[in-house]
Amino acid sequence: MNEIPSRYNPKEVEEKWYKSWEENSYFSAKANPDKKPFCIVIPPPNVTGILHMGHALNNSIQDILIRYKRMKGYEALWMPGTDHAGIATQNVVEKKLVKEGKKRQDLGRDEFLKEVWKWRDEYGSTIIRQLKKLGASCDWERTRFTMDEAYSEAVLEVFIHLYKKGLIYRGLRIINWCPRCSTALSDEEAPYKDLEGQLYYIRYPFKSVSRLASESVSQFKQANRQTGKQANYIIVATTRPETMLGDTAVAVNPKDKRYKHLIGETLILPLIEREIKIIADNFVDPKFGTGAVKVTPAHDPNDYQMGIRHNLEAVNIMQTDGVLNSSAGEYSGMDRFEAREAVINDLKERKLLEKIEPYQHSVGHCYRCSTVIEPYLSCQWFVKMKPLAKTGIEAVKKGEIKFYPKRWTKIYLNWMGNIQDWCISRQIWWGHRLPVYYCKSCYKPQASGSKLQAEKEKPAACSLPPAADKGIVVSRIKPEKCPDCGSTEIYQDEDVLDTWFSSWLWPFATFGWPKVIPRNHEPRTTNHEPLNDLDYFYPTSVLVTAPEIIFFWVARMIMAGFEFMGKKPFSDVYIHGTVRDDTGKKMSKSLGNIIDPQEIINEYGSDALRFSIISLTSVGQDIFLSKNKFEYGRNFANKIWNASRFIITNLKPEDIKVDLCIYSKEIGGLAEKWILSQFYATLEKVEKAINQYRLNEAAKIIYEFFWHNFCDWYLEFSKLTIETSQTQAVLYKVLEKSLRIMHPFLPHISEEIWHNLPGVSTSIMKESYPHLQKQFISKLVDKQMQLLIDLISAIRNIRAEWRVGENMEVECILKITDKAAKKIIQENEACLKKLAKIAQVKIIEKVESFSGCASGIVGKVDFYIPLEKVIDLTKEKERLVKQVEALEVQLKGLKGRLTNKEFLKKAPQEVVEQEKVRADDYRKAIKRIKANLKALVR
RNA sequence: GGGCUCAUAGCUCAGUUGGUUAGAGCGUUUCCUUGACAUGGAAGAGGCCGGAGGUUCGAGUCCUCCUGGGCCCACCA
Repeated sequence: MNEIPSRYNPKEVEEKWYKSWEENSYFSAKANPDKKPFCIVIPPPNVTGILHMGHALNNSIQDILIRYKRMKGYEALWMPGTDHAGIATQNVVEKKLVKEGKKRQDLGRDEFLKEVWKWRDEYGSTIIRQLKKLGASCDWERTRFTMDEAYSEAVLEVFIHLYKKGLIYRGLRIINWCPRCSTALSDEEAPYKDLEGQLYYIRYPFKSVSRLASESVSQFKQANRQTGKQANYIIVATTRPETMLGDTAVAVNPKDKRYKHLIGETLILPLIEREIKIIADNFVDPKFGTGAVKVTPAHDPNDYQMGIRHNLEAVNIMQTDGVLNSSAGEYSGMDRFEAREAVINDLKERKLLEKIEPYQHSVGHCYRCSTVIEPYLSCQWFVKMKPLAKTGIEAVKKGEIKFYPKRWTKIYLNWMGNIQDWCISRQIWWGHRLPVYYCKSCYKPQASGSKLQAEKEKPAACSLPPAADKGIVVSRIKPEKCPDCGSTEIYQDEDVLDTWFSSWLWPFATFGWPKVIPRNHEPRTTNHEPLNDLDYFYPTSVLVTAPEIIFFWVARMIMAGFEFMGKKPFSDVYIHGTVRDDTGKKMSKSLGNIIDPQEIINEYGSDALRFSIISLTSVGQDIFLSKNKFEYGRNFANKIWNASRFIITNLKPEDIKVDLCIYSKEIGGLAEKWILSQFYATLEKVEKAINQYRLNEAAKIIYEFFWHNFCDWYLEFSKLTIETSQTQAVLYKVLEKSLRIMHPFLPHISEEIWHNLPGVSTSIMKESYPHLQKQFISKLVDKQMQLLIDLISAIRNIRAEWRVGENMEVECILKITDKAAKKIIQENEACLKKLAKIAQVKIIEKVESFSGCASGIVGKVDFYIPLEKVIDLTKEKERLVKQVEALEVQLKGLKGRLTNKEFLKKAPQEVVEQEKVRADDYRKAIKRIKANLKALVR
């Protein structure tokens, strides 16, 4: 009895059982035609990652679903793995090198990559170990990495496939450039943040005022007279004055009367002294700024488009590190922000700065290092997305793929409908290198800074394979010679692919595609032919992830799934909330507001962490955490522990095998029937909630049942009959089934207790989820038990009210005329006595004098407690009067409703009936309390 | 500029298709170390469900507007 400690110690228990599960391969899943598959692919964490609360939440959800389905008899596979996370990982390793006083360029590409692999081998499994601590039941033997050899095959296959299909092309575009990471980024990787900036108004002088037609001059002067502007310059407004060094035009709206006559005139670009023309373009909004826009085709996406339309020159003024280049004249060598200051100062000096206004605008930032991104003209590789998006849009519209909560559907469809081409080349070293080769002799790189006209003739979306530039070969392996000129001097593209270009293949590349090919659309030749995993597990069942990942990953997986498998990758997408601290800030390392899951696991246990975080997460809402919230789960685990301890130490193994069915109707005590009824009602609700991904609700239902029904009431009732075989059986069965219900949420403690039970199997993981047996659910039983519970509570209330200590012997007189109620009370008199601490129970049928008694009514029962010595009659009277008043308020409301003809006519009959019954109950109750009041005074 | 989301007890949040007396955890008050559990038990106090209209017999729940938080999207020079 004393072997089981009174406090649950999660630490050793959790480690012990996790090890045992792994050793017994309980997590492994195989294609099994006799079972239905259930599959989740893990959102692969970055190899650089350490487990944070977002992971804890994300993976707790997945583990609950997987463990639940496994127990429900599905072949449940949770496919694990990690992502090579190109930029993030490269940054981590570079930082490490910096500490050693080295730069990656010092090592060279090959040596650097060796360092990264070394780093990965050493630290890459950290997050996997942490997931194991959480209890994650992934099939670890299948663990994949996006840079695995087989996985890389998939990436190559996909690149080549899309290239041949004309969906991958190379082009000179304005892309998001991170000067710190020194690479191009996709639009998704450059989130915009509002910044307090400034709007600079700059004067661009005309080349020669005298050259203006006199008519133009007078018109211009007139137009500007109201604002007091001089006529020998035009004013442009910009937030990035340094980019003026690359200006090659000023644009105005062709309909703008102020400027119409000036179109075609020549200006002198200040500081650089370049001649630029005034052009007309509809893009220009006459209402913004001065209505005149400086045009910098190499440093702004809109200006770039204008450059193409007007055949302008694109002057690139910046190096890849954000330092200005030789095109920037005397500013060359300055950092972009330094140059901004210098340009402003020089303009001021020359009296060319009209004014500066504070201005709030959105600026793109690198999602890996938060550096302000630079719109930058460069030659990159892109995927044409519109053709790929089509099927993905239809599938979601048709409901073939469902989002939970539903509102994300719209967000997804909106993004997919406006999808932009995807920039997939990255100028870093860590990643899948582009399978693109160039011939040294006949390939001529495109020069930037040239006229932009060529770009006009880009092939339309989804045309034939791109007219390959001469000397370019896209190939799985390095070609021996150039197909154009036969030269053997061939070199590979230096760039690597966007990390997400490999992640979007995750739901099928993890199953060995393209080596493993889906064949389920072709009839199998024999029944004995083994199913391959791809056929069996794909499409997967549900994807569980965070909202910020919808565009990066979810949408792209859907597109890749249809393109390469011809099928959706998953049926459901469950989007959970973001983990924030208790002030609402997103938890992040840089903000220093993280709660480390490891610390919580060490202090409270992994089950406590899981149960707490799941309970706090309602579908689709963000979750606000503080450390003390984990006490919720810890306390619950301890409660389970102690309730189990009580049961186990009192269990007589010979009695536990009794079949419960015999208790369902006629045999068995009320409490036994009641707890069974409650249990199965709970089971039904829990399963319903899980199937709707309402895991917080499921957790709450379990908590409520186990703590407040099973422990608070049934265990207390059971103490009186614990020697009987029926109580023994019920205690055992309800505990054992409760553990099974709990297991997906609290895997470790449920397993530990499981092994302390007599007559159980090797592991709770091998058990099935309890089977719903509705015949046990009884509203009548619930109602009968409720009478006892309410009566006991009411008596306790009075004891507390009158400060009746437990050592004081108290009698209870019950006035019951209702036969059924009388039977219940009589049969459960012992429990009533014990739980309400009553020495004597007396049942009467007629009113007597109850002077000196505190009284109350519960259902059809009136009860009186003689408390002559402690009771204050005036106060007791007040108490009863208050009760009557409260009831009268209720009754008044009901009467109002019941005399309202509209209500009687329009409300459903059952509601009207119900209200009538209620009103009647209130009237009777008031009458009874009033009678008691009279008896008290007498 | 467009869209989403939230506002319910001192705090953090539940509340499924409109239908009794709006719930939980934490905190708080009183009592209790009783043979499962003080990481506990018993009994309380505490809410005009952000504001204003509307639909309805009936609104925390549906609609409109407003106020105040949070988030996302967009080629805001």
